[in-house]
Parts: sequence; C-alpha cells; structure tokens
Amino acid sequence: MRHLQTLRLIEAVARAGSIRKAAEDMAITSSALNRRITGFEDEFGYPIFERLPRGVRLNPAGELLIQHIRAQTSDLERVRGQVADLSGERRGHVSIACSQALQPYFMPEQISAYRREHPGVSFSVHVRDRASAEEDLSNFRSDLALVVEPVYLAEFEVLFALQQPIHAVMAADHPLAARAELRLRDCLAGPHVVPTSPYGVRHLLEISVRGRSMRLSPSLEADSFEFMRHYVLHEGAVGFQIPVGLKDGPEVVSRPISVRDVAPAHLLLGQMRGRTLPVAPARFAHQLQATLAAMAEATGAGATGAPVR
Amino acid sequence: MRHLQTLRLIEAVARAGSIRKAAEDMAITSSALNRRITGFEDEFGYPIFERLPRGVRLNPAGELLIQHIRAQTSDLERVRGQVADLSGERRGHVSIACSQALQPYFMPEQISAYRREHPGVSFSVHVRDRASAEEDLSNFRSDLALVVEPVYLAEFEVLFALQQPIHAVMAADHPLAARAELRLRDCLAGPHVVPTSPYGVRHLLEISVRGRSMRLSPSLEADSFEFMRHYVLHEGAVGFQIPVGLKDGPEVVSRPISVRDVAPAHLLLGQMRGRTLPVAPARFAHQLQATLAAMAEATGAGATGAPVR
DNA sequence: ACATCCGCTTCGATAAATGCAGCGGTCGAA
DNA sequence: TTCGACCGCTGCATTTATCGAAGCGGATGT
Repeated sequence: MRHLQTLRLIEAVARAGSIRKAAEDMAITSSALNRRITGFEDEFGYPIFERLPRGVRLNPAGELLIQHIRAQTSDLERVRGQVADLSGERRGHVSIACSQALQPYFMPEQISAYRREHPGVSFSVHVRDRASAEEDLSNFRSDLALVVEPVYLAEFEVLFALQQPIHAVMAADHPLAARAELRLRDCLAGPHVVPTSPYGVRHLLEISVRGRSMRLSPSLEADSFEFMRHYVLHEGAVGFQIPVGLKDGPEVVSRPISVRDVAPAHLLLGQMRGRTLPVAPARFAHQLQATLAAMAEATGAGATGAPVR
Repeated sequence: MRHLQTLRLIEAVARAGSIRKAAEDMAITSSALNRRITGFEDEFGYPIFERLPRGVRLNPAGELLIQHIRAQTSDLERVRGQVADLSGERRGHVSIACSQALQPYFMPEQISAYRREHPGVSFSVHVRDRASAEEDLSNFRSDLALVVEPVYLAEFEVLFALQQPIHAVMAADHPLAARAELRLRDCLAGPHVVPTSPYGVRHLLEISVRGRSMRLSPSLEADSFEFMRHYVLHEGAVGFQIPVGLKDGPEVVSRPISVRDVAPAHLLLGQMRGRTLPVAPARFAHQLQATLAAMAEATGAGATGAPVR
C-alpha cells in the first residue's frame, strides 16, 4: 500500500525517536525522510513532532495522529482479510497477547486446532503480564488478549469471562498432595514459591492474606511459571497456578485451594473497545469462546460470554 | 492530504460510475486515473471494480473498501478537529441530517446559537426522510441525525430521545381552534392534509386509524410541511405536525391531538453506531441534547438521553 | 452501419521524490 | 574548553514516478 508510506514513516520516526535512525530503518536517506515529515506537517496544518537536541518526539497532536494511523492501518488489514474471505480463501493473521499460564498447553492446542482448519492463517503470540496485555490492544499490537485479572478495563472489551480457582502445584509425593482440596494456610505453612507482582495469581494471593493472620513468605519469587513448576520438585515447595495452565503428570500434581480462602481468578478474553476485528481474529475468538465455555461447563465454573462483533 | 488522493479518486469513480467521467470531475486525464485505479487494484491484491460495457461499478470487495475509505477520511477529519481543539481554536464542520419539521425554527436557532460561540465551525444541513437520514449516517455523509420515528435502528445509535404529541395545524379562525385539545375523529371529519408516506407523522396517523372506524381521506398529500402549513389557510383544512416544527402566529395555530388517539412521535438524535464523532459534532450534539432535555422538562414529555462518546 | 462511449495501453513530457554533501546547533566526554 | 558524535534541516543534480495526448479494440444503442 504505497499511499500509506508516509504514515508508516511517521510511525517509524515515532518509534526510533530520531529521523536519522528511522531513515536507516526504513532504508532511505534522512533528508528524504525529513522532507516527508515536514511536508506532512505542512499539509496537516500542525507540527506533529517536537524537535529536541537529540532527536524528535511526538507532541500531543502527534499522539492523536499516531493513534489514527494505527487504527487506520489495522482497519485496512481487516478489509483485506474480509475481501480474501469472500474470495473463498481464509487467510490473514491473528495477533494475541496472553498470560503466561496459557503458554504451555492452552494456546498451542488452540492455535494448532485453528490452523488445521485454516492453514492460511498465521499467528503471533505475545506473552504479557495483565497490564501490558491491555496496552498491546490499544496500540493495535494485538488483536486479542486472553489475560488473568486484567487491570484497566477502560479500553478492554470483554468477549468472554471464565472463573478458575487457584490451584496449588507440588511434587506428587508432597504431603499435601494426599488431600483433594487444600486450605491456603496449609500451603503457606511450608516453603512456597509465588509469581512476581505484575501477575494476576500473585495479586489474588496478596488480597487473600491481607487482613488475615497469614503472610506470604515465599522462598522464591519468579516471573516464569514454567520455572516455578519445575522448581517445586527440588525443594518440596508449593507453587500456585490456575488449572488452564496445568496438566497433572507423574511428578507434578495440582490441587485446588478452597475458594473460601482465595477468590477464583478471572480469565478474560477481550479486544480493544469499539474495534471491528478482522475475519481471522474474530473467528479465532469464537473458537476460544467455545473452548472456554466448554471448560466452564465441565468444571461448573462461572462464565459469561458476549458475541464477537 | 495528498496521501489520500488515490482513495479520493476511487470514491469519485464509484460515484461517477465511469473512469472517464470521474476523471473529468477530478480534473485529470482518464488515462492517469485509469492507471491509478489498476495500480491500486494490483497492490491491493484484488480488483475492486467490475468492468461493464458502459463504465465500472464497485464489486463486493470494492463496497467493503469504500466503506473503509469513508470511515478513514472522516476519522482523519476528526483527528484534525481534535488537534485544532487542543490548539485552542474550535473549528471544524458539522453535518447533520434532520427531518423537515426541524427546518423552519429548531435547526436555524440551534445552529446560530452554536456558531455564536464557535464561529469557526461550519454546518451542512440535509433534510431527509426518516429512512434516508439513517443511510446518510452509515455513508458518513452526516455526523448526526435528528429524525422523527427512525426506521432501521441497526446502525443508529440513539443519543437522545424525546416524545412529542402530534398537533393539528389550522387557520386561527378554524372552528376547532377554539378547543384546547382535539380528537383525531374531529380533525379527519373536515378537509385535511397529510404528509406523504415516507414521513413519520404520516406513519403515526396511519397506525392510529388502522383498525378503527376512521379513515384518512386527505384532500391534499404533500412532502413539504411548509407548503401544508400555508395551505391550511386557503382551504380551511387541518394539517399535522409536531410542536418542534410549529410556532403559533396570528394566522396559523396548532392544537394537540389527544394521545389517546395518536401516539406521540419520537424525535431521536443519533449517530452512526460505534463511530467516534469529531469534536465539533460531539459538542453540537451535546447542545442539542441540552435543548431537547429542556423542552422535555417544559412539556413534561418523556425523554431519555445517553452521553455522547 | 455508424457514431458514441467505454476501459486500457503506448510514449514522450513533466513533475515529484530521492541521494549526496554540507550547514549550524546541542551534548557529553576528554 | 575543545572535540567528536549526533541531530534536524537545506540546496542541487539525478533518478523515479506520474501525467497528458493520442489511439486501439470492444460493446451499445440508434
């Protein structure tokens, strides 16, 4: 799309922070790029960058504009996908931001299932904590987000919500593994490992201990659930995770913690508010909804859905 | 905005129905225009026009694209307005589709009041029947619509709703003018004039007589309320209109018809669903809401509002 | 059969964008 | 303070893209 070239260049400059750097990225000379920027500002009527001694930065007008540019670029992609769709072929790209819990089992299964039906659709997966997942949505870096306990719900339009009780994760021979359901107090009595604070599970644990006679005193904090899942084997410690990110094996098992102690985690599927998704992301969202609804059905957990626009 | 030139040309071709005609409209040669079209189709990946013996027409892909183009053009206008707004100056353009009833008094007053505050804002007013007003919204030809009894509410997002009882319009010396409230039967007993069928008032009258022992037998049908308002003077007939379009004078007066006979008309202010309005239209919508709410307050009529996004 | 209108192509002329080199300025380290 | 690095910006020659004029072949309606 050549008519978008100037807009792409503007975005590159905003990203690089300097015209010369952006020029290198985009493989043109800085003079040419500079003239395109100033030329655009002239016909736009207002400057969009403020000139600093060491480069440029978007001014408020530029922030407004860059948002438009991103929306516009992504919308053209949506149109192209719809056109491809009515030519019979389903192709396109799905970009999804998701919590780490979905990394090992859920997302790989879902994506490969979708790609079996539509091999022309490619994916990009961004593992994000709950705050930056939403940021990805508003920057059009991701079409969808599947997050545990999102933070700012302003720009986040919920497509489906599923509750999952927090599970304790431990070695199969851990004493607590004998029980079917655990109390939080018992989990915290021994050595335990918890995620770092940006994560939803940690957030829920913090809330649970607050105002009670319990305290998190983790022997290990980590931002990798995968790491923690392996670590519990070595120290006989207890970790925490939601069931969607778990699969009991011969070595590691998980047991639910009573919802009297820890509120269930909300797993939310969402998109940017008001945006019309391209065909492929919309259909993939449908598939996710269906899968999550089936999981809710199976476990009796609360779930609510909304149609994907 | 030069980078939009190709898109504008595409729209011109779609409008003109032929490349040569559009070329003349846009003051370039048909060969240049033809190359831009085919060039765009090439990089877009799909043809967007179907070639007919006597010209071209958008194919389904083109319909999708033209919708994107319109949305994109209008959104850039919105951004520009917001930028102007944060530079202190309020300027921009408001395009509004409204029912004929609002033509003589309401809209002129509202627009001049707004322009007293913001002289930089220009307006275009399109008088539309209730069906085509909504069509205007979805084609981005109008930012706002203020319509009596809209038809298809799918793309129409209601910003404010006001109920107004139908009034009978007649000469000041008409016998019925002596009463404070009229019955529909009395109005239809003598000669009466009614709007043509696309209009909301006619619609409500049709519903009222249906299934009762009354019948519309208009001595005159017209699509101009202004014309009808003058006509009642000559024949001693009764016309129908909602109060927002009326102002009693020495010659012509209006009297409400009992709501037992005719349901009140719904006067709806709306925009295209999901669209973010530019600053000027959004503020003007606010003003309209306030005025309509005050009218509702004064007459005790039902009204509901929603915030303009 | 004929004139008309259409989309599309060719080709030389024209206008626009680009690369190159260089100017003046700010900043941080020597 | 000096010096080098990096910045945005600007003339100038050159390359690249775009345009206008003319014409071709096909479909249409008279």
